[in-house]
Amino acid sequence: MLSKTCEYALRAMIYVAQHSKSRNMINIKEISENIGSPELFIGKILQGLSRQGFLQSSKGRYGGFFIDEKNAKRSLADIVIAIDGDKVFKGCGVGLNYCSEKNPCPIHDQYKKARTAIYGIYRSATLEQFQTWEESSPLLLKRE
Amino acid sequence: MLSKTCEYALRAMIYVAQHSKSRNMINIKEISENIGSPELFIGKILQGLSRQGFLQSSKGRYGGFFIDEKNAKRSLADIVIAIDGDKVFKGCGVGLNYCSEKNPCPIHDQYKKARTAIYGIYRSATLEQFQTWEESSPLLLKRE
DNA sequence: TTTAATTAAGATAAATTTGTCTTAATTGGA
DNA sequence: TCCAATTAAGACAAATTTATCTTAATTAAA
Repeated sequence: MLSKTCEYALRAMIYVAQHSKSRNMINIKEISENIGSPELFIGKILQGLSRQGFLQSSKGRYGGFFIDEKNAKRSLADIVIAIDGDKVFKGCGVGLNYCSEKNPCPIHDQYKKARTAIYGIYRSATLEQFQTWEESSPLLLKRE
Repeated sequence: MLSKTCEYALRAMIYVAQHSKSRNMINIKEISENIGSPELFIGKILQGLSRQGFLQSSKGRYGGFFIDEKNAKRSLADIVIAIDGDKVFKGCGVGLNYCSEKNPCPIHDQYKKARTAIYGIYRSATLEQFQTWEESSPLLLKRE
């Protein structure tokens, strides 16, 4: 489905959003411990997203990552597309490049409908939403 | 979504099913040319599926692969699971291992519904179906 | 029976994804 | 001002997926 990198990214972004409300920068050690990822790897991933404007970062003592109110309005779909591209939301069910309305594969119509539903779920899930959601279920994002 | 290997497998199985009606064994050269895959790679993939009983194979002159009526009743979902496992049909939308009814991730309910719909599409698409479908649109499976 | 055509199988290689290391740059506080 | 803590960046390494090579076994036909 999503790449591992993308799953890490989603969980990290949710974690950072959840903790950007009242506090200062969140560092990669804390993030990686809470989402169950390699520390330096999630650093790399967030650096990339930061370059693309998905979150703030600052170096030095008490540095780390932060998501402001504006960025918290972004959806999970934006993050998925930034990392994995839109193939997961647009691709064909049997992997055909040319598959389209004009030239549909055998499961095109049904598949497109389901795929669009998936896209809708990620599009309507904003980081903001998770900020309130967190209050009832802390420590959710660790993988196991 | 699906691995490349799995996409090749689906297209190859559909192709072989379509051509197993009236003719003899179909060889990997023909298959790879028609689905747009590396010849030896699709050989490997079909060998694996053949070991698992998804299709017949025979060596030697005029050898190749063949899908009989019984195997043609299998669904695309069976093939996907044989190759990629069921993660694509069962996995969590943000990649959490523990995610479940009791311990749902934030998008669990909606995501599960959409994922189940996808599963249904692959489950209800049998190889058999493609045999008649092919008559109207030949040469469909080549990737581009 | 010999030969050509084919899959089987295991080893190898290439490409991609995932993860780590090292050094540099930056920041805040003592 | 100096130090400790942090991200930035690029090189490197490991793991996984995708693809190829080589040899063997099998089969049908000439």
